[in-house]
Amino acid sequence: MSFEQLKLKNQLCHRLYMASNSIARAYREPLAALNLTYPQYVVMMALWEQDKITIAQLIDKTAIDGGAMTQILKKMTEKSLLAVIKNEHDKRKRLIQLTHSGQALKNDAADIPKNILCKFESVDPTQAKQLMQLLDLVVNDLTSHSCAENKD
Amino acid sequence: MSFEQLKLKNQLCHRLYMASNSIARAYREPLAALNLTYPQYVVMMALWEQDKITIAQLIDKTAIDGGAMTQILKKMTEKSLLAVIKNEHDKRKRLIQLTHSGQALKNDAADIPKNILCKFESVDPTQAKQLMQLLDLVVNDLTSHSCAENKD
DNA sequence: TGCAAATACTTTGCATGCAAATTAAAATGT
DNA sequence: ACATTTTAATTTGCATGCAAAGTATTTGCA
Repeated sequence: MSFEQLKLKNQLCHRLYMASNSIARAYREPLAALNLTYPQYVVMMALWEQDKITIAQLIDKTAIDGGAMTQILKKMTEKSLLAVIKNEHDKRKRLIQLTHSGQALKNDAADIPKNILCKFESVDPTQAKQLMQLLDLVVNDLTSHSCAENKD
Repeated sequence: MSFEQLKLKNQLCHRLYMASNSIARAYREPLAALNLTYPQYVVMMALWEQDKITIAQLIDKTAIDGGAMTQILKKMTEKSLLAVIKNEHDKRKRLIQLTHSGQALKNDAADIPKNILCKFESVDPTQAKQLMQLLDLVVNDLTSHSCAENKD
């Protein structure tokens, strides 16, 4: 029995595992200069796009786990990058708002993307776009639960 | 200033982040039935392919961090899936060997791959292969350090 | 032979990702 | 109005990923 499908070299999942870790590692150095971790950077990007949103919206945009988000926001608050504001209309919700230094950090971060992109020597823009589209398919298929329950 | 490249929807990295997490999450349920986490499953797959290899070789095949590997192997030893054997020729090295139950688990795991694959409704085999090739390019570019140091 | 440098792992500290339990508050149904 | 249900966050416990420091061993080389 060869169990060909159990071999690591045939597994899409293991490729994704390695690629994701590799990229996160690649971001580590440039982000350390901004005193940010990768998930914190994702939160910043979301807020630079749209500020003053609820935590639920932030979770939606970033796909970061809710439990982790609480911790991440706490650390970012301590670093004075943002503030958690109570919502008087709905006391369950909380709004996240960037501080001045949080907004200012955007300029320092502007170079990060091209800094990372330049490491992809053998991936041209067309392939990068293709890759993103394929990854979107994967995410969509896995997020909108399909044949998991109707097994037998 | 729009900083178009800082938007999440334009980031390959964020796609990979979501895709990797989504897939790992998809594996969680089927693997829980085998009492395995995803990295532990990766270790098992590596050993099912080639048993009795050193920890360094295992790290090489799986791309799992060395520090994490120590912990993972400890837990897998406790579950009697494998054993860590001292190497008399070179006392620094240790060989990992599957136990009988570790070997037997391969049969139970045989269905996992197709169980996951069936969730990819909108990704045909051609696209899957394409995706794997693109991911390999990414990993290779990021692993064989290129323009990180010669910045200025 | 003997000591510095390289190897192979382990340990430690920090930051998540994730499931499950918990808390608080708003929305619903009767 | 009141109890039930749903929604929004936080908390907790476990398992990594990763960098950095620490521990044995082995190699290399003078």
